[in-house]
Amino acid sequence: MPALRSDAARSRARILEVARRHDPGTLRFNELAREAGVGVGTVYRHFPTTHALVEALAWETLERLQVLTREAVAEPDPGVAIANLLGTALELQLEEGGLQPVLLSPEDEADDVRAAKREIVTGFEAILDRARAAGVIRPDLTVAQVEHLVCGMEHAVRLGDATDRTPYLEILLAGLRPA
Amino acid sequence: MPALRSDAARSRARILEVARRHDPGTLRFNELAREAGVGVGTVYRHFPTTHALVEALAWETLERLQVLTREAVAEPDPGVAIANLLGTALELQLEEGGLQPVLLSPEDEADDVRAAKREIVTGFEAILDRARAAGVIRPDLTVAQVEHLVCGMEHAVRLGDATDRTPYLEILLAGLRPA
DNA sequence: CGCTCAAACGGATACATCATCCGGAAGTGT
DNA sequence: ACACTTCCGGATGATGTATCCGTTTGAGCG
Repeated sequence: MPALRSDAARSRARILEVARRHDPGTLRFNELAREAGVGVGTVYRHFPTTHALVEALAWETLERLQVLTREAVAEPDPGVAIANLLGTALELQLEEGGLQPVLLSPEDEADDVRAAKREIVTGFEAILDRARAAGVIRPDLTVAQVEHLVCGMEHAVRLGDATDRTPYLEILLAGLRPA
Repeated sequence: MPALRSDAARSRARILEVARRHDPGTLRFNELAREAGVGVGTVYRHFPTTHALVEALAWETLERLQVLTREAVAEPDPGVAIANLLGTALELQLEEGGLQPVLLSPEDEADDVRAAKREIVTGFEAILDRARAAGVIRPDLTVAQVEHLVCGMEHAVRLGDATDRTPYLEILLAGLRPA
C-alpha cells in the first residue's frame, strides 16, 4: 500500500470523523459527503462499500480487543480468563456498534483487520480449550457458538436501557458452566 | 371494522401468501405487488407500513404463543412452566422471523394483536413471579429483561446453522437460576 | 522555482427503489 | 338494471445510490 497523499489523508480523516457521529447501521454516503465537505466520489473511493467504512470505524476498538485478548491468554486461571474475555468483548461491542459485523463477517476485510481477527480467534480458542479442560465450562460448545452467544447478549442489552449490563454478563457466564 | 369486500379479501390473501415466501426483514412492496399480480397501491392500501404487514404475517404464530402461554400458566411447577414458556417462545420466534419485532414494538398495532400481547405479557409476569417466589430464578430480573434475553438467544441461534438450538436454551435457563 | 504526471477530487448523471394519488373498474344493495 | 361505494392499477414524483470523467492538486525532479 503506497503512502497516502496529504489531501487524501485529510479527506479520509474528515469522513471518518463525520461517520462516527452517525448510527453505524444507517450510513448514507451522500449525506456523509455533504457533511464532511467532500464529493460523493471521494467517499466511495476511500470506502468502496459500507462494510469497508464500518471496518475502518471499528479498527481502533478491534485493536483494543486484540490487546485485551492477549492479556486474557496470559491469565493463569481459566475461569477468570474467560470471564474477563467475554466481559471485555461484550463491553467493546456495546461501545462500538460496528464491531459485531466486523467480527462476524467471514471475509473481504483489510489485511490488518484479518490479522487482528485471526489472533483474537486463536487466543479465544486457547482460552476455551483450557477452560474446557479445567471443567469450568460446558464441553459441548464451539468457539463460534460462544461468539454468537456474546453477540446475542449484545443484542439483548441493546433492547433495554443498556445501563445495567452486569446481569446479562453474569447470566451468560453462569449458563456456560457445566451442569 | 366493516366486512371486507370479496375482491379485497382475495388481494389481501394473495399478498400475504407471496410475502410469506420472502425474508421478513427485506420486504419490497413493489416486488410483492408484481409477484402477487396486484398493483402497488393495493399493497400499500392493505398494509400502510411494513410493520403492518409483518404483524399480519406473524398473527397466527402470535396466537399460538398466546395458547402456549396459557398452558404454561396452568403448569403447577414454576421451573417447568418457565422452561416450557421460554422454550416455546424461542422456538416460535425462530420459526416466524417477524414475531420478534411484533413482540418488541411498543405500540401502533392492530387491536387483536395488542390484546394477544397483553395476555402473553400478563401470563409471563405471573409465571416469573411464581418462579421468583419459588427461588428457581434470579430475583433481580424484570419481565422485559427476560424477554430481551430470549430475543438475544434468537439472534445467537440465527448466527449459526440454527439446527441445534438446544444448547442455547439450556444455557439461558441455567443462567437464569439464582447463584 | 517551474514543470510534469500520477493521484485525488467533485458532482452531474444514470440508475434503482419508494410511496402517493386519482381515473376508472368492480362488487354490493335495492 | 342502477346507483353508490369500495377497491384496483400503475403512472409518476420524490428520494436515495453508485459511477464516471473532466478538472484540480500535491509530490518529485531538473
